[in-house]
Amino acid sequence: MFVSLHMDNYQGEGDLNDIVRASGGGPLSCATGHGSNTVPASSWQQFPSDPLNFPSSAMEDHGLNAFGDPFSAMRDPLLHELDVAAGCSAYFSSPNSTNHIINTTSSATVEADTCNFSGSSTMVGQGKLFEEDMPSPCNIFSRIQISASSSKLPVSPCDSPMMAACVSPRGIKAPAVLPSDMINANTSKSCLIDSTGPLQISSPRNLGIKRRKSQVKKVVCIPAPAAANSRSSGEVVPSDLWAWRKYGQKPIKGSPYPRGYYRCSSSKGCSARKQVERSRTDPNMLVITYTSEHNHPWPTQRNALAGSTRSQPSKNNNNNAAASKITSPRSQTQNAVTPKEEDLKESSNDALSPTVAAVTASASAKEESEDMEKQLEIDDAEFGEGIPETYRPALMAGDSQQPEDFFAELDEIETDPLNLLFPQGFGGGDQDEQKEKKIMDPFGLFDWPPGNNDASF
DNA sequence: CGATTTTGACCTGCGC
DNA sequence: GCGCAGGTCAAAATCG
Repeated sequence: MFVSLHMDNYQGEGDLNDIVRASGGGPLSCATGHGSNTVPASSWQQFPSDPLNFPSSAMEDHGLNAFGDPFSAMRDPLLHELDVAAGCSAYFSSPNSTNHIINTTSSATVEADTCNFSGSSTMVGQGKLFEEDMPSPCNIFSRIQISASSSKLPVSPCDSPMMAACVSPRGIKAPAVLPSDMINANTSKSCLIDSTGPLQISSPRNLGIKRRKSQVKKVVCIPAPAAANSRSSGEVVPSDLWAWRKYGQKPIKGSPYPRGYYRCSSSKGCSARKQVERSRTDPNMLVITYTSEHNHPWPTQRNALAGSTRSQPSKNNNNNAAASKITSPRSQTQNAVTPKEEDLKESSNDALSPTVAAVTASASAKEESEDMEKQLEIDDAEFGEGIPETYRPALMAGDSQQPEDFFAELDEIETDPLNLLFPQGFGGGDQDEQKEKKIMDPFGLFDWPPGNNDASF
């Protein structure tokens, strides 16, 4: 299980920018990272209070308060979950941090096992980097993730352009074409595994699209609900707290699975959008691409849930069917995509969080540079510019855990991440309050005041 | 009844 | 300039 972020020219406003910081502690001791928003502080300041009522402790840990930007600590809910998961498997990075991360991780290679990353002569160096260069907390992802150049989005082993995000080209020489054989579509891990393998250079089309949009895109790879784990209800997939409304669906060439287009329904005028598609090669993996940024505070739980309540019932039974061929137009889409998305939405309810495997930041026109260092420089330049220093990820709070140790822990976790994450089980929480709380803060990272679940953002 | 999903049509960008 | 593919729109259908 893993998640990767891919960010292009990210100038966004916040939501996905945030970085999560994994604490140096045990696998499960995940510390919430503070986000580093690339967005000008002013924009965020329009929201005086922290929508999520983010625990001061977390912020203090990372010196967030210093930023004076309530939202600086905010991260996309989904990311948050990811982050949490990341704590067990990887660090999550913010755009800002990404470049740093990328730089440091350039040599790192993702290995088959999410928790096992190879290569990494850079690992040590990374830690150093985090401390030295990164103002914000380091994230596991950074370590494992490699950035993909936005302009030329390499096709990841998952065989989906999006999935490219799972693996970064960086540090990996990519053959022009990735043999399908090389793709291991077994599990969510496949992406990671594959990632180690040759990468396919991004398709021009992606590049063109990006240019067209000239928007930053963040790609997140997460295990599809069904694949991720069996949940009795079938709604275990992680989702973010934002309310999304589906506005379109298109079949994607070369992929049996359609891509769903969602926009933020939490607030009118919000330009935040996301695309959800299933990996061609690994139906178990969902690729979520975030575009634009939310121009409003996180929705309240109710709001967030509002958009997601509808989906699940009878429609989404066939998560597994996704891999199977679609039959009728409607049923088809649901089998292929809707289930996932809905699962994702629902997931927020279930509080299932995906384990993050990797985060990628991509910059346009980087792929050309084969030289890693060169690329690194580019990344720095790209990300470094236009991003206020204050928004850059903070250093890893000094708890510089040795990479080796860290991964060793990951290994252990790997055994049963879900159990670790949800020792209590997904369906356990009957209490609404707890359930809600879990939704927002599955891992208890947030110190939710009782009765504050509703909306006090 | 309101919100969301579905889905065909339309628009846009890119490659040839 | 044309065709392709992706992305978006909007009306109808669906759901709680």
